[in-house]
Amino acid sequence: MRYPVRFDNFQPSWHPESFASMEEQYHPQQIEAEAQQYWEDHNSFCVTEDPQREPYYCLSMFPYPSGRLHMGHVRNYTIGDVISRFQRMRGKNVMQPMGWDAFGLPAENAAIKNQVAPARWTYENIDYMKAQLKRLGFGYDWQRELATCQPEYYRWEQWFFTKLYEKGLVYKKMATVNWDPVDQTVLANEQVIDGRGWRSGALVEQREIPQWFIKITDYAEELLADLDRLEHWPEQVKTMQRNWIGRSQGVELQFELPGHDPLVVYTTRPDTLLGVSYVAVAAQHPLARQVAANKPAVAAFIEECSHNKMAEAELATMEKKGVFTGLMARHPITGEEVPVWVANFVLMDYGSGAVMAVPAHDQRDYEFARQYDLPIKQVIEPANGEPCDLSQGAFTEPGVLINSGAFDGLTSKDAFTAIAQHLADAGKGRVTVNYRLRDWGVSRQRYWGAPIPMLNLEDGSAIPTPPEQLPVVLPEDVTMDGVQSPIKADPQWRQTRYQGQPAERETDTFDTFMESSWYYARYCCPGEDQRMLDPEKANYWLPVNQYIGGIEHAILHLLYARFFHKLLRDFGLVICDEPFERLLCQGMVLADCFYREDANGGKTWFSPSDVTLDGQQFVLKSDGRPVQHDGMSKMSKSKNNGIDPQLIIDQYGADTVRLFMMFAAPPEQSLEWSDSGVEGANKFLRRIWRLVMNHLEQGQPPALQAEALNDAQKDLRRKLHETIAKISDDYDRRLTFNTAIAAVMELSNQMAKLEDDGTQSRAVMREAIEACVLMLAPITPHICHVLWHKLGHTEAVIDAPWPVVDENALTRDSLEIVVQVNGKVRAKIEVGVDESRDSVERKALDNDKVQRFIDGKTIAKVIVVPGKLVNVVAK
RNA sequence: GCCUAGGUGGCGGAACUGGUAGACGCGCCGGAUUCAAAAUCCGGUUCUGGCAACAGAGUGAGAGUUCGAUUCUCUCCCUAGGCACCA
Repeated sequence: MRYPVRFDNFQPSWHPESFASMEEQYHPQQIEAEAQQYWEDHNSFCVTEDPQREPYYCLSMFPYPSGRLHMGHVRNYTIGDVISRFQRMRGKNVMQPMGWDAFGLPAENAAIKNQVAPARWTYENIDYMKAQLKRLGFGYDWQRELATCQPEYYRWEQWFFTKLYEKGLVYKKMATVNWDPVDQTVLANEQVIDGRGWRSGALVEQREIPQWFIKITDYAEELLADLDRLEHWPEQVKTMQRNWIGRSQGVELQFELPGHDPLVVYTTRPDTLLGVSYVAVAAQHPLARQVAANKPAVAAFIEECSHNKMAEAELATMEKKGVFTGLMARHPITGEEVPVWVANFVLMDYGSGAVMAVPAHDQRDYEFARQYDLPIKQVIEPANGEPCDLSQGAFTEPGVLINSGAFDGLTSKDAFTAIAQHLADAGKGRVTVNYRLRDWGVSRQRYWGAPIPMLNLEDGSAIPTPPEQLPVVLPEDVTMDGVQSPIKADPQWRQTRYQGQPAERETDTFDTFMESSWYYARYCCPGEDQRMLDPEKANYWLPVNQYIGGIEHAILHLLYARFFHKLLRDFGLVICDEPFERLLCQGMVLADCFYREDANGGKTWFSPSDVTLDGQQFVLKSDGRPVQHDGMSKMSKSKNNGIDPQLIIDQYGADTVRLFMMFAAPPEQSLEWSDSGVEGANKFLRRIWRLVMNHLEQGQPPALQAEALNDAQKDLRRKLHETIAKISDDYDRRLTFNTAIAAVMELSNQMAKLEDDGTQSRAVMREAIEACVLMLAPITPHICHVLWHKLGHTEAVIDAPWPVVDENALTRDSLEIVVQVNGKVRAKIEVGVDESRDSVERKALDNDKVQRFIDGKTIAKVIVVPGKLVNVVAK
């Protein structure tokens, strides 16, 4: 936790001779400014479509402009920049854009807190963060920059939405929101804390309001099927999306209910139909409401449920409760009466809002039945005839039917078909495919978002805003009172006319996932003001070759963007089926957490930069008294363990930050922040700097004569070319920059050991040094930019070609392999590259140490793995 | 609760297709340099026993497959991400 010395202090100015060698010092602040100026002056990262060159579109998820960059951003964007620079050196026409996911809740919160309009707050944040991105040396094409809060951007989203409406892909329906009855406003899930509004403290209610939906379920099948074609996506993400879409085949069937509409339920287990002992509906189900009118107990239960959060996680973990409606439904096969309950675990927004319950074969139904003393009727028994104990829990596996009349003896699989057929014949059911995926609710009752381009007419109908009235511009010069959206509070803004009739604008705004669902395509068409996309440009760049972002977006953002892309395709705006060819999900950035317990049992969290290690215990620097260490967790405000990247850049420079981030962990894993690790990264850069400077001081090396090298020189040259091969694979296929850096470190360690013979050693060194500079250039571009020039090159290192492996340098005559006896390493032997299997085996068995371990035993078998090992199995 | 990952020395991590566990870095220990320090350089560093040679153990826990398992299978424990209005 020691605080590193500031850079300026590294100059040993009290040493007279240091003035002479000042040139040789590594001054990151200076060289980074120099390199960045060069890129700026040469527009190095501005690109255009060039049919002659292979395009490479590298995209990092754009940030929410929250104020300052955090370490998660730095990590994300360093990965993207490294890949971009590498692919550029490989000769690709690389586009790397950057922009701002500028709409969202935090701007409203900041507006209320600081008395500043969300727009101004957002634009100021963008300015600051853009400067930070430049300071980190990221090679973005800033000509393509966009902010989603600009009308030039969201107008096309609004236009597209009206097109979707015309196509029948948009509809309005009632949906549940968190309602704060005191503030009279809708709350986001994160604004509801322990069931209460975060500002008012009022008990939050669930309310149904009309909202706009886009029919993502129409694309469920394609979204599912195309996952199989995404070869370069992490398996984990594809699995999560598959489960999220949740395709199932089941039966939709009806329970008749005298005096009411029949209850429609969906089940994936029609084989258990004869085991139904009750039917349950959601608290918001129309039937529940009807019953509540005459039944105070039901009304009270619905009231109670209205305070439950709607999140699935809450639903799954809360205590299962219900109330009997007094109604009896008719079983579709037996005609027997089954009670109808209202239950808090049935979700209105999913399926039909009603479920059939089979306690014997579904755990949740089982627990509910136990609690309310409902019958548990076994209708499936294990196929292998083993008894099953229903006193402990439900038997949920498929099996063989019992107690099911005509269906007894059928397997679950056969019974599925038979019962479905029976229901279909009776007109009471049909086989359907169902998705867990629900349509995308895009309405938000907030101000800081793109206005939904719909008009409400006096007759109560709604129509899309006509194209000539687009964009529907969100006023930016507003004051936030913390309760109502300024556009909802402004009757002037709402009023408009449609075909001579008065009309009212929709005052809800879009879910911000809308903007982030197509920004990647818009980057291809900067300045296009006649249409949403220029298909020619979009199709040159798309699909994105490499997309990089946090794993937290594995489902929602990535699914919505895939969906949106297919919508764009179906409008002829793009031709490919998927937006992101290759996906990398980087892990979180963690840091130590420290706290002290308050008198009232609460915790005060201290920044890791205010804590130091004193012997065995952590103490606060200010008072020297101990603090509790709470391990490592994600850098966050709540635990006060964020490390400001700016401080580290100021102290060590951008290259050190970039190097540390890439070295500390592979990209997909979480990364633990470590001050000493940062110092280590800086030390390595100083070492590389010195290595080059010392080499240059020795003067120009002779031309390399590969045949004239001694063994040590050959060894280094082999190591060099092995390293080039390894690192190229690490950058390209594996995306493991930590191992690439480790390989350069290994190489440089070996380089430092090469003895200088005055001639060829310098030639070998020059080759190795140049390769090192090239191989580090994507990660630490500034120092490499300067070193490359110092090595005498006139071209910039960003345009230098990637080093090529010299196959001749890789050849070797012999190699060392391992000899095991019964799986344990006992000896190492030197064998020829082409040595025969028999000869290797003999050599292994003849080895003294091997002899010692097989003495007195019989050799059962000898396994020879060429080039790797010999395993002698002896008994 | 459900879905998806992860767990390896004092620490971050490596081992890519089942084949030498601990590359590389940090930290620590010893040495060189220095009046001294910083910086730098060299050497050592999984644990246990042993002066050593060496031997044994060892990848969250427990089982299994295999000549051989960090890697494959099963059960369990712990941690993290997501769960539809944070982005």
